[in-house]
Amino acid sequence: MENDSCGYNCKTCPNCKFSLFSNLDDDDFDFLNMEKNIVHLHKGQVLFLQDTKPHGLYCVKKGKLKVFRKGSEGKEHIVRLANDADVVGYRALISNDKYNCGAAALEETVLCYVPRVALEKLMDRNISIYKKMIQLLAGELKDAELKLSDLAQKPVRERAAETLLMLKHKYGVQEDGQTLNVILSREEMANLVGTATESFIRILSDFKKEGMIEVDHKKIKIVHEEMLYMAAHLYD
Amino acid sequence: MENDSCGYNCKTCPNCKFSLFSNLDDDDFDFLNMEKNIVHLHKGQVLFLQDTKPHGLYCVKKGKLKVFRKGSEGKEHIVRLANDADVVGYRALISNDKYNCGAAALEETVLCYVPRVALEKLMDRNISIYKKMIQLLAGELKDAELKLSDLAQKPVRERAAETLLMLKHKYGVQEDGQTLNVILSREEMANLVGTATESFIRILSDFKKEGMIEVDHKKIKIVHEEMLYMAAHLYD
DNA sequence: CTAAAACACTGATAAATATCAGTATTCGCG
DNA sequence: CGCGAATACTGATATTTATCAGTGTTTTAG
Repeated sequence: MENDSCGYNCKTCPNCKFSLFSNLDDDDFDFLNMEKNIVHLHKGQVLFLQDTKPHGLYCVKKGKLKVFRKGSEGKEHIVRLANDADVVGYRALISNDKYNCGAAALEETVLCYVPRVALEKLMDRNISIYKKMIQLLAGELKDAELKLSDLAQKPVRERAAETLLMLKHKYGVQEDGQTLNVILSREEMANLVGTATESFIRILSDFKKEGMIEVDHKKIKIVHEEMLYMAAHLYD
Repeated sequence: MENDSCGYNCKTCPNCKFSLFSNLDDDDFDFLNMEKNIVHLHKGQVLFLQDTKPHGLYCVKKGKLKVFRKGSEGKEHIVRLANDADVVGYRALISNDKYNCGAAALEETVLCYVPRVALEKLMDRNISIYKKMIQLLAGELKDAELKLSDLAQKPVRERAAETLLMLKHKYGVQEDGQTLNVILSREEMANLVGTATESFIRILSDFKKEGMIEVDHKKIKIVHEEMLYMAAHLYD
């Protein structure tokens, strides 16, 4: 995790407009710019560990992250994914709590680290940050509740289909318009679905046989989205 | 759902102190008092339905509620429970979204309904409501994420044990110090655990045989809490 | 108080999912 | 490039969980 503040100006960062810091005046942006630190992560590097204490929050400048919880037997469940303009690690910070989840980079990732004291100073002067934070939390809570009932009620096959669609929606596709624009291991995908790795692999090869997807190593191509929707029972 | 404003004064309501409205001045309390409506629910009555639009939020004055989502096959998953001083129905309101979950009373319940416009007026003048709301949302998000990884990783038996302990923690016990102070059907408990009713019943009778609990119809007595903790793998 | 409905429970069975073992393939690195 | 480790995959099997069918019990409403 390196640290330098060169080359990134919050005032001109498009991500700021869509995350917490949308309505700051110039002085506040200058302050944020001074106080923030740039963090670079390589693929696989950990941003923060479950059960440790936060000292600030992170805005994703560019890249992809997974947010996950480790169960007692060491198996991890991926709770959420993040990319450009997402904010991570703020839930624990504002609750004055330890991190509930860990976070790690799925690819080369650049983030801005905003220390607690700087955030607090900005929040004191900008109620808009409160409003934004409420919107972020409410959105994540909604997602979590939807996932909860899915996990409780839907079989693995449906959740696997949903997960593929979610990946397309979250990270988009490559130039061909079909290949998912993210690289995850089979184990990570299974941890996202909430099932055993082998079970996920089998279902993936079912989808392939049924003509919904094509698989080239870690690259997954969605060739028949409608069928995946049906498999996910999102409509039928 | 009846409606009257007699007999409940927000200014002296102890629940307000612990929920959203902790730091209001007298004028704001008078305003809130004028604007709010009292809602009475009998056991089983619905407060709001999934997929409908919210027009305000509810503070629980006295009683118990379940918050649940219905899956495609009509089976419901209980996402959260509420009682005195909890706030329900605000997530959808502030996201300007439809209700993600429905809510219904588990027993005779009294709530204060605060219409959207009244809330907005109060929030304009009291940043403390923003702060409180962030704390509420962050707490619920944490709970939801913990549940998510539990549901993904723990077997039914462990989740059932955890659910019993959660019920004790949330609703407390009767004068005997052991009997859970809430009445749920077996089906509702199963929906809380995220399993089939019959599966839950079997596990409940295992717990009984193993001497952890005693069961008298709908009343459940936790006679050996330590063993339940072990069964939940919360420590061992 | 009583009949009907809802609920609780049990056993048998089926289905879904996980685990285990083994092989093949790919990836990362010197 | 090539070797070792990690990952992907497959089949066989075990385990967990759900479903189905049926019975007894409790609750509710008239």
